Amino acid sequence: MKKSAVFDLAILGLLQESPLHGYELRKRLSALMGAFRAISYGSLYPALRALAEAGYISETGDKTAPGPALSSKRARITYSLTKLGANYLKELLQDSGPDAWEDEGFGVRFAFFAHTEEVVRQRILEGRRSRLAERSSQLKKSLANARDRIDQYTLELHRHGLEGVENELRWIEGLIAAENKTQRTGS
Amino acid sequence: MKKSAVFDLAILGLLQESPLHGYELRKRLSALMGAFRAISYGSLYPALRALAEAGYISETGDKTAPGPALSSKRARITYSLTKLGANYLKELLQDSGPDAWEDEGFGVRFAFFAHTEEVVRQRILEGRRSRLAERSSQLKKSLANARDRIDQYTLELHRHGLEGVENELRWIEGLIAAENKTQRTGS
DNA sequence: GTTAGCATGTAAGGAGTTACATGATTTT
DNA sequence: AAAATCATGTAACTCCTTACATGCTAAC
Repeated sequence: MKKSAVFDLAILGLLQESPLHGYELRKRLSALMGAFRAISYGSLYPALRALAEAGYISETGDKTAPGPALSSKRARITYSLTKLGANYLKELLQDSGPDAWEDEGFGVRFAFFAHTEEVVRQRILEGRRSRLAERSSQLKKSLANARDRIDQYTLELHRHGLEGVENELRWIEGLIAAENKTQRTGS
Repeated sequence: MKKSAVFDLAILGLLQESPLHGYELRKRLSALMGAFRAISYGSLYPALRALAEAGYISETGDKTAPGPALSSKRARITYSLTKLGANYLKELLQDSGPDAWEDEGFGVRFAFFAHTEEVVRQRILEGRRSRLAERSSQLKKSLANARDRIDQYTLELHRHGLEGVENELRWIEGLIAAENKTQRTGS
């Protein structure tokens, strides 16, 4: 229950929806993370191996089109979530600690909010909100401080950085409000 | 002239402004990167050592307040840019390739734009612009694609991601326009 | 007198990438 | 028949963090 969780979470979360083989999983993973960080096979396959060894997922070689039953055909390996894996996933989705709202983990956690309990969702959103608020105030302070001593480009960089943080802050606040509303009306 | 450049660049760039010791350097580095990624000493000191060995910076032990001339006092080590280091920095600031406009490197490169040639600045901004445009169109495509098949939270995550990208895109376009204007008027 | 912040470092290891190696299938 | 893309994997390596180890100085 330690380690890099966020990675495992992403894999298990995707496999929950449907069994997949590595190549396809990688594409979904990249899309999930936001079209940016395309994770590499050198990372993915060992991770899948480890999850299989831990019993969280099961490997099944599938010969999609039932061609000649020869072993020459490099079979695709389809991974599916086991019962044990489903429980582990549930456990991971309970976590409402810092890992869930810090930069590295938040996106993935948010993507699986549909499978996350209301209370947990709210705690994560609140955690992220306060994290962003803290960052915003730090940036404001440093901007007010530097104002004169710092060159124009660095200033502009920080100004734009602050803008981005405040933007996400407003987004989160909107989400919190929406969560509260659906909670009150019962859906 | 290979390796992780961006790190070296940040250190050399800061030392160009004034000599600093490690502890202070780390704070500036963190501020430069945008109050987020506070780089660790386990990273910084070895990097400084390597730069010193390469001759790009020089170490001088300074006993700030001239107390008793005993060796017992753990001296702060002040690092300054050497002539060789200044040349290396100049060289690094010439680079207008992908490293300069990708996510990892762009911020630092931009922070030192005051010491970067106009032509190079424009190439870097243009590179970043096209990188962001590409990302934006990918995201739009994936959003249009998914629309129905995907759950609301993932959709919202992607929508917000796109918003962030378009925001930075507008920012960059503004900067490009500003560069062109100051270039034409000669200042 | 003890906590907090200044200051420098090392050893071990985590998390991931790149480059390589292989081969099947689909499209042009 | 060549090129692109699907598909799986390994070994070496890079970059960086954590945890540890040490000691000084200022504030409360």
